[in-house]
Amino acid sequence: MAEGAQILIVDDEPQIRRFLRISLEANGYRIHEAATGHDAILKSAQLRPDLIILDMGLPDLDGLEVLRHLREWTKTPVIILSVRDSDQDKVDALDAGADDYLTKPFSTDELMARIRTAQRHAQPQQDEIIFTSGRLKVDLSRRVVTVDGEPIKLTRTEYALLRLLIQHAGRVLTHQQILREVWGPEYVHETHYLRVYFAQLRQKIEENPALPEIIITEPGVGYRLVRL
Amino acid sequence: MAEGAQILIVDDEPQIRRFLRISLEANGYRIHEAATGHDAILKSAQLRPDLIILDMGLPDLDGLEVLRHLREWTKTPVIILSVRDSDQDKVDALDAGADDYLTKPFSTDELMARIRTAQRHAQPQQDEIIFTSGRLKVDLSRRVVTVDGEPIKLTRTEYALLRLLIQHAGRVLTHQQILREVWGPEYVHETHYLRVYFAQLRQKIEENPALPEIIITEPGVGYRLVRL
DNA sequence: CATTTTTTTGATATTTTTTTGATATATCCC
DNA sequence: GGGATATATCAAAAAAATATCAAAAAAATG
Repeated sequence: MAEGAQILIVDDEPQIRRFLRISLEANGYRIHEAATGHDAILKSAQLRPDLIILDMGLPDLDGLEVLRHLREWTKTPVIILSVRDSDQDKVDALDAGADDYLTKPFSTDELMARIRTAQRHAQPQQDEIIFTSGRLKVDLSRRVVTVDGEPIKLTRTEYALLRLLIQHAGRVLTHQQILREVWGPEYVHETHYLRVYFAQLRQKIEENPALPEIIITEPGVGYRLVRL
Repeated sequence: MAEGAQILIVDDEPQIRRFLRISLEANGYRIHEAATGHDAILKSAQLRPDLIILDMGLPDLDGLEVLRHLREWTKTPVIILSVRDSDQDKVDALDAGADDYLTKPFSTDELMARIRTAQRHAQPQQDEIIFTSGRLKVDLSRRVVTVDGEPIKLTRTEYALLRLLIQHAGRVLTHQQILREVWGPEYVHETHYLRVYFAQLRQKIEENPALPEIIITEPGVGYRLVRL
């Protein structure tokens, strides 16, 4: 991975993409390009690059949107490029899961060094884009859920809940953990929400919601998604 | 580590140390200070901080020297602070193993965000803690109990009881200790609970509950979980 | 701005767990 | 061995936790 690592460049300006491509290829990297946010997400899932260089100003989606989308299913290092130098922008990007934030203009040497640093931090790729458990299939990169091959519609909250369970598949998540992650820290005592939403999810996912096989209740503790 | 992480501040100027200390403590970090390179290396080894903030300009050793020294034996995240903004300085520091490089003056908010990012990178794979005794296996991090590979369902109280025994495996726990830990101080005389719950646990865990091999009764004293 | 969808709230049924009680079995001490 | 004490087991009643249904409120959609 050190030699010839694959990098996805996301920027809407062709001349910047060209400049970056040349610089990076000179350093032995293999380059892919995306000009829009949607294309960036698509190519990330298809190509599984080792690192992503993401410009904040994109025509269709906000760079932050793209980053949040990516972080729903992958930990691939992301280096943000931006013309904006405000604290808030940096803080938002870094807290959304960016690995580094460079303000334009930047030097090629610094970018190269920060790429090397980001690569050191890279955790062994083990993100599965498609999760399967019984008749349930979830494509995390496209946010598509199918049951026995049939597409299922989930509301925003239902999906957030399911995604959380998938990210911790096989492990028991406590009521507090779930409420904090999905609804926010101030909701940790609203256990009633769990009853309602788990019932709804099971209604859509389980063969027989009264005898759940995918989402298991651990009374007095929380819920658990069974692997495989 | 998330809450109250320990940070070592390395800077020769007392007013900067003071400023950083106040900012960081306000964010819940526990602070240590070093004024020289030698002191930094010494304190890093002694205190094992979770993160190091290292100023490049030190009276005795170059910041780079300190960093190289540290990287010989530890991967603790290091964030470099420097007045120098040249590419070469940044490249040298990052390639020597620094996790980030900030040029003075910098904003507190940005530093905090970059500290959080560095801490994310530090996270060593949360090692799974698995206890084994005969055919019993308890994954404490996932709260999953298996007997001969088969998952077993334990109620909240049964699990609390088992976990307590595991935490003191091999040693006898008195009735009072168990009741106080699992049910609370006001239950120390409800020894009947122990009979019922140990019977239930053995029913689920032991090959032959009448001849227990994992959970041993020490009559008149308490119970004991056998190691391995 | 009206319509549709989603979230929140409330009431009630069902399930699971905990507690309690009755009785059997084992252990200890003389 | 025998009486006393401690432990184990079984099954019920009571309590707590969970599931379900449906209406009201809020938010999103076009």
